[in-house]
Amino acid sequence: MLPDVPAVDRAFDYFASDDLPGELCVGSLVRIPFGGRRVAGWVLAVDVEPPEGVELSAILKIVGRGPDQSMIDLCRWAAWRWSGRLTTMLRAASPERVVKLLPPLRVRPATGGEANELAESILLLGAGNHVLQVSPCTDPLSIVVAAARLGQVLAILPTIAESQRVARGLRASGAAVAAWPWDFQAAAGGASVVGGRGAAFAPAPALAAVVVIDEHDEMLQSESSPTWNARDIAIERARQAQVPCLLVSPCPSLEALLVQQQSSEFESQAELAQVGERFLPRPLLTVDMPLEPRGRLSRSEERSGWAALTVLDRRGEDIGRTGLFSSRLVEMIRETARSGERVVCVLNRTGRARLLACRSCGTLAECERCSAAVSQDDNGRLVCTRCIQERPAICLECGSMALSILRGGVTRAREELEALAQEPVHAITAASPKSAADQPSGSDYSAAARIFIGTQAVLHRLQDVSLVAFLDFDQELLAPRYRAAEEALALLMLSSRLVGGREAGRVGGREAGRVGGREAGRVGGREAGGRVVVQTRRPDHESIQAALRAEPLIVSFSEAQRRILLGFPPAAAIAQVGYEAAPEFIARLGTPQGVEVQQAEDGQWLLRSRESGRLQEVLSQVDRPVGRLRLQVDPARLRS
DNA sequence: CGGACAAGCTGA
DNA sequence: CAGCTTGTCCGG
Repeated sequence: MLPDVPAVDRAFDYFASDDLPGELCVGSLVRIPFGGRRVAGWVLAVDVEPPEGVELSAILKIVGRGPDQSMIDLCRWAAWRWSGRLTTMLRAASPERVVKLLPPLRVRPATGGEANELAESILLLGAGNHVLQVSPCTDPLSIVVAAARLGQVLAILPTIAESQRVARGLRASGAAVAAWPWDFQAAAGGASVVGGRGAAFAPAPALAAVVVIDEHDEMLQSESSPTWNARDIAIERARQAQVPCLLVSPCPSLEALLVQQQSSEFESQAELAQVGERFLPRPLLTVDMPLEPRGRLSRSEERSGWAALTVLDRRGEDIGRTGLFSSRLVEMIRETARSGERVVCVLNRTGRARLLACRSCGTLAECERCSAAVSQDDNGRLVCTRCIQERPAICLECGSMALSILRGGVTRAREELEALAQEPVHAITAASPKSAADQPSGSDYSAAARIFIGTQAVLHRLQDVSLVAFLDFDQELLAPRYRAAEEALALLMLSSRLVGGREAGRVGGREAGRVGGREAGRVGGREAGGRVVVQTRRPDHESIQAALRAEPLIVSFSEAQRRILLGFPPAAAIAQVGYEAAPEFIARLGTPQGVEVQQAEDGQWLLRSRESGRLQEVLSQVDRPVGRLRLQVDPARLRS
């Protein structure tokens, strides 16, 4: 019995009285006395021999059903893979409300609906991991329908909203559908599961195929530790169930391309399944590994989903004198807005300014306590993002109140653009109210609103856009994050999707199922498809070239080499260790063979291993010191 | 996590 | 030395 107490990652034995109402088996959820309290618990085993000299307490109540043996095994694997606690994983795999009993297993596959032919043909290849490289405008529903014709499918999407749309569509195709996290019972009864990343933990006793839509998307990874990734869990589930795993993306991740390679190295999936019962480490990326998706659309189909990309090369411009908006961009924005279409400008810097200098003495605005560069918030005050110190906008050196903005944020850029475009510009950030596009008319985002500016959150908030412009794309390209190149390409892909691709609505079909929002038959505002613009000093960068040529693998090839060189996933396993208990944790870790330990200047440690499974093995042997500890294995981003 | 219990600090 | 705080241990 594992008590549902996060800090206690250990199972205990209990006595089950014969007259307990309900069925007690592995996977039951129970109520147990624990340390003087009554807590929930998971039954991990029954009929165990208790150790000598221990007086057992009795189970108080059988509450209902939870994750079964196979899901418990999967949770154990995930806890090992991301060095997390079993309780965290089991919580994710448990129903959100009490489930008394499970329905008899009955599978109802999809019979109607439109099925993606390419997906169908790849699924015929059988078990294994298959990367399906699609166009940004390929409808995920058609792929899920193709899989659901085989039987119970597990479909994982980055957002709940999109998963609900797919769930509705799949239901319309005749399949029994369980929307995760609400329909645990139906999922356990054989219905096809559709959901966000959490659906990776849904029960699926008759699993026939696993589909991960937009497998490259970072939303599939939990941002708090354990940083489990739904794509990787999906891969493991498919391996254990010996069913095909379809990894779908317009810009496949290195992880997906690698794991596809791995599964094809084994003669049969049965052989692969036998290699490791649970804790099969995945091989890491090496130099000579071929990176080719199993399935691709025709080049013309694929290209049509990627929007026409305009690259505004700013290298020729005078540094310092040019603002965030090149004259060519202002022209394009005005032209688009004048024809009544929507424009979205993206600048990933919140607030008014991220870097300022005194206009009279030229001193950079720094934090008086920690001397990091200060930002200016929407109210004009100077704030330090490192130590949360705040002060009025005055130069520390000469007391001048005139500060000039060296690197502006969204607030400032909005004012600037409003002046340049001579019409209202609406700012949208992650903090703005959701679904701006659906606001009733009369609000800030009425149907008349044409020009929007915001952080990348704006790409998720709007529809019917004809032009997406990245004001400072170099910030994305050169961000100090190891996935920067892939992330930058993903942004261009998302923008293509938002403007509807080159030939909107032709290949798409995505819009056919879209609920609300759009006028029928009109997509992206322009029949010929919208436009994406990037302002950059790195027009040769592979992320830009990949989007220009609708050839995402350009990024994969260069990234693969870079990750191998620098030792980042998936060429190595890494772990970030931080917070107060970190020094003690590192001391207990010692200097294990095959693991590099390096200390960052921000008081955190980075662990790295180029031997597959080695880092997990080492981490699982260290017992956690008391105190706050952040331990993140293979996080999408290294945070300070 | 939260209760039990032990070891340390304070004040009359 | 009671009365309280702080720390460490452990749970079946």
